[in-house]
Amino acid sequence: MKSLKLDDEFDSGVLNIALDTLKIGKQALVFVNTKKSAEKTAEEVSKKIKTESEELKILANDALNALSRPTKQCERLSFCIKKGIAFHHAGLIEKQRHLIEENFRSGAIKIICCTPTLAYGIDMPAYRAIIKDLRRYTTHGLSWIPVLDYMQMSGRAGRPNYDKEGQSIAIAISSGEKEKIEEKYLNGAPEEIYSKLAVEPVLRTYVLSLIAASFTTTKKQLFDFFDKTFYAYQFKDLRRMHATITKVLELLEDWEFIMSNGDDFSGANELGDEKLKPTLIGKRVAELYIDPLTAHFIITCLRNGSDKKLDDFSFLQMVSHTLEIRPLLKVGVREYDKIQESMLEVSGFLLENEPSMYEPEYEDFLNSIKTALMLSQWIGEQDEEFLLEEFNIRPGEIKAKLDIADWLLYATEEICKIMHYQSLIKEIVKLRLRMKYGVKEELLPLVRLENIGRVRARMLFRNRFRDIKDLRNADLSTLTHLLGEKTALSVKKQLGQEKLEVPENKRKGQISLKDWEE
DNA sequence: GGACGGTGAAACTTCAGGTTGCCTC
DNA sequence: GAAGTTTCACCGTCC
Repeated sequence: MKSLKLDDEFDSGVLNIALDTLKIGKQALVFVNTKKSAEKTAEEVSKKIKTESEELKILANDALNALSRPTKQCERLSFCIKKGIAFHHAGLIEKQRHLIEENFRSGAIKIICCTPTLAYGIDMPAYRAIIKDLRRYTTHGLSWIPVLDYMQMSGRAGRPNYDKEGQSIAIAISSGEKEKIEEKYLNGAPEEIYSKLAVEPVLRTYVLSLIAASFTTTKKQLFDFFDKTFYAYQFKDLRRMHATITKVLELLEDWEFIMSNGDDFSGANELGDEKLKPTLIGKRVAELYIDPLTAHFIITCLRNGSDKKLDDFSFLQMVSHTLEIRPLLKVGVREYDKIQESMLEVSGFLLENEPSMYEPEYEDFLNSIKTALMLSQWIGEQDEEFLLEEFNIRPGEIKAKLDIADWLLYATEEICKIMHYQSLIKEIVKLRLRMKYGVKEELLPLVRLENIGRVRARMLFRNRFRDIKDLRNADLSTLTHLLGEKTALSVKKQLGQEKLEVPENKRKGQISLKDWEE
């Protein structure tokens, strides 16, 4: 351990070290424990920097206009990038993350304040890893992060590709904390690694897939397989492990994902030679790679729904109440009544049986309602800034939720096929398309065209171009005015009408995309 | 006297991230 | 547990 000599110009250690890093012409990653804190730290450093370059202005502009309408997050990021500083966390969209990483590599961006997103497997020219927070919030309050996490963050400094040496700097706020950090992180040993197979959803998924792929066809083979895993090596008590697996088998049979030729699994425990076979639906569930519990939940919901009036919200809430989509949006204290009110409005459409207010599951259930409301607003054409204000969810997180919801709806579609719920499939396909583009149903014919997303489609619709037929009948000059020359030509080309001339004058009285954006 | 605005203390709220899969509609 | 945000009491100013 070395001590660092630098000017203590400000009362914030991070700020001083960050500015010193710039002074010596190097780059740094600053690790903090929340998204908000990453943004704030980046902003504070940015405010101390006077210089701006043309290159950075262009980058800042790219970051600002990464979405159809800039969110507050985009504005904040853009302000920082102008000064050569950035923040990085899961709330940013892919395009912005990529822009930051690439330009940190090129040297244009000097400092990134980040959550642990950048701690794993990233090779970047950071001379310093400044670790501001070594404690993180958990269910039992604030606790020290694992030594392994500390090592991952430190490991980002001084990569062999870029530097001969690097510095990892941990920030302590008191001398007591300094001692603790030295003992635990600098001189201590990293934690043991534990097998993840012991986690129930993982065990369920693997037991089913082993049977579905006919890799293990008897209970004995299944036990033999697990006996050789790292999980068994660590767990040691094989009898107890076999009991756990037997329990999983019983569940899978109850849910009709597997069949056995014995009466039940517990009876033939000692022999273990009864045949295990997947059912048709069990095989598909394994292929879809969703947790069998989720699959069972979906099947139960679909059965419930057969005598109900269904709505988009029915499906959105169903996928919002699965393990896969976690963490759910949390219902805050102030919005509790509002969400509960919304829940009452949609309760007639819900596929699952709603828990009573007094059950412990109620909180989670209400969170699933909030999550589904967010998805519902998205397909109602609300944009990222609206969702950020209304649901406190950032653009990158919206994208992640949409991806998982899409995967689960696809799985639902496949389950419907096997269960012969043909009428539902059409609705789900439509819903998935609406989620992909973030549009109301009426825009679906338009967004199928390349280069036409939610904004342009809505604008065309407002100008009475509501389907392919309308667009085919439209003259190129009108479309050019609305969409710009390139897009208009591309649309006409897709409609098989490419041999058209570009008009000279705009048609009067049309609202162009530009007017629309203003 | 009341509306308004600024200030600071107190009360309250919130808090990382990532992998899996399938299909291109 | 701590940082950030909201609320609220309090005070001074202006009309």
